[in-house]
Order: sequence, then structure tokens, then C-alpha cells
Amino acid sequence: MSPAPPPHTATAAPDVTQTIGVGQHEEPHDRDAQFRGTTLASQVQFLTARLRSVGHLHANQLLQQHLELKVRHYSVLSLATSGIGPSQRELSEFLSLDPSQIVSLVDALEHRGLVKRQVDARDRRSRIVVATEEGQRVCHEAERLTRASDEVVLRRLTPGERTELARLLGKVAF
Amino acid sequence: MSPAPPPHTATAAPDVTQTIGVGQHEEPHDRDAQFRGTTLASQVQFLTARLRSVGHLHANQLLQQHLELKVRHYSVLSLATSGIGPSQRELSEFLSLDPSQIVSLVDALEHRGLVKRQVDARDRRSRIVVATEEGQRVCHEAERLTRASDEVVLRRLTPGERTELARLLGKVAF
DNA sequence: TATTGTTATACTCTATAACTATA
DNA sequence: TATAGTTATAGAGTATAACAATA
Repeated sequence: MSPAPPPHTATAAPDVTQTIGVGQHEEPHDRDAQFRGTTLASQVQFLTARLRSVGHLHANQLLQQHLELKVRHYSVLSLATSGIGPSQRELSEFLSLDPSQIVSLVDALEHRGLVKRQVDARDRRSRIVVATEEGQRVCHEAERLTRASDEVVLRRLTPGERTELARLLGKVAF
Repeated sequence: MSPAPPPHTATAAPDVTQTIGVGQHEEPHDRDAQFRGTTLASQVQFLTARLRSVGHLHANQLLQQHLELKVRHYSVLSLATSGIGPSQRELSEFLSLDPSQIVSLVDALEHRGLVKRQVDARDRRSRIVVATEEGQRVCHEAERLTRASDEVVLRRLTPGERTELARLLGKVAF
């Protein structure tokens, strides 16, 4: 059995030399370790995509199950509850979503009575999205759920490591 | 220590208290800082999603521009080049993609002569995906590009911080 | 009977352009 | 003329089910 094969080092053409000729059975554990030892698995962007994938799935299920809400609706609701009074344009920019997507998200939240649109007196073209009292209640519950999701997804990190991860992400995410 | 102002604390209906009353002009910088001080902006999963969004966009453009490749194709090509000889099923699991998606990705790479399917002698149902010589050349170039993309996206981090970020992500991404 | 790859299908998400109302 | 929001539409991404070959 190959103990810890350094992968991909300028291997010419010898196809699957590591795979063939090794034996007939691969332990699942060793196999997974092989994948994690890959060049791809060492790249930050790949790891980031993977983390966001598992996290998004988990948080989405949790929100859907308890509040019939999705992460993307929650992110709008959260900013509408924050007190900073975001316009739809600002929501679009900060959430990296197209303005047309914000429309449907706010529509959905408005139909459920969680937010309302207010015409900005200083520029009557723009609509400020603010949470209703019910929306605030739901938002706080959603925040509790998403924090719980963070806890689960980051369970392998110590509290100090979680803080550090948040700090590092904060430096590059904006 | 609580440097970030705790936002949103049960503000009843007073809409945009922070926004109104300050003045008639909002500096873009202050406004952005308000968004970054939000509860949402402090949650790890939100930051992760944002980082992956900007990173994915950047890397995708770079790969498309230089190699007419997308990140998702690169990830398959990279594992096909790694020497571990992944089956399509294994690619599906490690990349968190549906088996049917792997089919079209491998099809595309195969049509370009970058990979080929080999029937696994030990289980003739499964196909091992291996890179051709040309595929290996393209892969190494793609790795160079994605590393460059990482450099750009993480430019605000010190080398030590990048290593630490990769380590923390590695602990939670699997 | 169960699994791998495949195909077909539908659903969600994302991106683009055109329209309106305000500026 | 330019911008905020809206609408419509198409494309990319994702999920599901059914099928053939093999185990």
C-alpha cells in the first residue's frame, strides 16, 4: 500500500500507475486522505467553496424547516432589521445580487408581512426596506438559527480559531 | 472586546434613525462601514459565501480568458492529473457535484482531448478519469492561474495569515 | 438486488436588456 | 442624460428520476 503518495508531481504519462498494481482493495479512509492530499484540496478558493457549500446547505435546511425561509431571504431581512435603512440598490451591492433579484426577495418578504418598502424622502426613486415588528421577531429567530448552524459547521474549531477565521474572512471578503 | 457596534438591538419602528438626522449627505465610506458593522456581516457563513463569490468570479474569468476553462472543469482536470485515478463516482462525492454533472464535465474535457475515460479493471461499471499529456500541460497552467487568483483575492493577508486561513478552512471543509 | 454511469427533465439561481419614474 | 426599481427572458447551475450495464 502506498503510505502517503505526494500527488501530481510532474507525472508524465503513466496514467494510473498508483492505482493499478497497488492491490485490489482500497480502504475508504486512505482513499479520502489521497483526495485531501491533492493539489486542488490545498487551494484556498477550493476550500472556501466547499465550506460555503456545506454551510449553505445546512443553514438553508434549518431556516426552511423552522421558518420557511431561505438564506438569501434571511440576509435581506437581517439588513432590513439592522436599523441602517438600506435601499434596494444598497442591498443589491452589499449582497452581490442583481437588483432584479432583490425585487423578488423583497416581494416575498413583503407578502409575508415581514418587511415594507418606504419611499426615500430624499430621493423618491429609491425604496428603503425596513422590517415590520413581525419581521424583527422572525429575524431574531433566524439569527439564532444561523448562529447555531455556524456552531455546527465550525464544530471542529476552538473558540479562538473561530474568532480568528472570522477575522481573516472579514479582511478579504470586502 | 467588542469593536463592532452591536446593531439592530430591538429597534421598534423608528426606521432610519441612524440615517436621518445625521445630515443630508452620507459619505460612501461611512455607509459601507455601517453595512460591515451589521450582525449579518459578522457571521462566518455570510463572509464565506462572499469570499467564495468574489473568488469564484475572479478565477472563472482568469481561466476562461486564458484557457477557455471554468473552475468546475479545472477541478475535475486537476483530480484527473493528480495521479490518484478517480472514478466518476469519487469525483462526484469529493466535488459535491451530482453524478450527472460529472458526466457533462468529463464529456467536455474528453472532447477537448484533455482527459480520457478508462474502464476500471476491478469493477467494469466504473470509469477512471485520467488526464492526457495535453491535459496535464493545461492543468499545470490552470494551477498557476488559480494560484495567482488566490494571491489577488487574499492580497490583504500576510503570508502567515494565508497559511493560517488555509489551515482553518482545511479543518472544517471536510 | 444494488451500484456506476448515463440521459432526460425540471427547478433554482444568475445575468441581461428594456421599460417607468424620478432625478 | 443618468439612476432606482421593475419586468421579462434566457442562460447557467442544481436536483431528481428512470434506464442500461455490471456487480
